[in-house]
Amino acid sequence: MKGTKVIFDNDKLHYSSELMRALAHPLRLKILEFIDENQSINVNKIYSNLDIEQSITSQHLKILRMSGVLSVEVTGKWHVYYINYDVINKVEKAITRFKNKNLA
Amino acid sequence: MKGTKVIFDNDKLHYSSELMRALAHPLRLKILEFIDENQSINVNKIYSNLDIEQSITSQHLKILRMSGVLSVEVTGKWHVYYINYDVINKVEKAITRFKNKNLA
DNA sequence: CCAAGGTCTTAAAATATCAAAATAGAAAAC
DNA sequence: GTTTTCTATTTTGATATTTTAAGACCTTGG
Repeated sequence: MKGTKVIFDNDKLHYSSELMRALAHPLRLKILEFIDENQSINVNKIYSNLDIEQSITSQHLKILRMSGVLSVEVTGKWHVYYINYDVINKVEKAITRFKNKNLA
Repeated sequence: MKGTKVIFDNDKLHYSSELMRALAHPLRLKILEFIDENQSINVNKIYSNLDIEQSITSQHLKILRMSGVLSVEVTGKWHVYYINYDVINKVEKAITRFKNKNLA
């Protein structure tokens, strides 16, 4: 390796992998896609349209909230979720990080 | 919702989430980044440069191989790994799928 | 052939994730 | 103020992932 300095930002690696872990579930991808299609939407519409149990939906929403991918606005009874597209961009960057970096 | 048809390609959702799950670990991101920086590289150099145990490295390489993100070419003793950038592109697309689709 | 080097596999223990069901909380409707 | 509606939390059991340590499998060099 002719003295290659291998320096990695471990915090970044952990953060990136946490974001990906938050996305790495079919139901969560489904939920995200549905929210994206509807701009922002309340929980009832999510689980009734996607036919997921309320409790399970809520738990996945929590994981997405904790990771920062989703945010919620509470208006009375309704919890309206929306996507933090800047966080999505971070995930994208974490992936394009090792994408053809050295090729062309 | 005015009669919104909610159609999801479940196979695609599963495939996408599997790819993301393969990436969703700090060591695997580290390994990928290192391979990307070096175009392709054998296992010994990976674990010695990244200071990960050989066995752990091998197991994470297996996960990345199984997911399709990495491929390996065996030449004698050496196993040379390289990134399948087309698979990386698929992950990227799975993410850009819900990225500002409705905004601007 | 034998030893050494390079990598993979297996097995076990610790940890994390998941679904399911039940319960809790908070706001609105009555 | 009680009930209903909407959502979140907790708990439990099942399953999956991760690490660790040990051993197995090839290949090359002597």
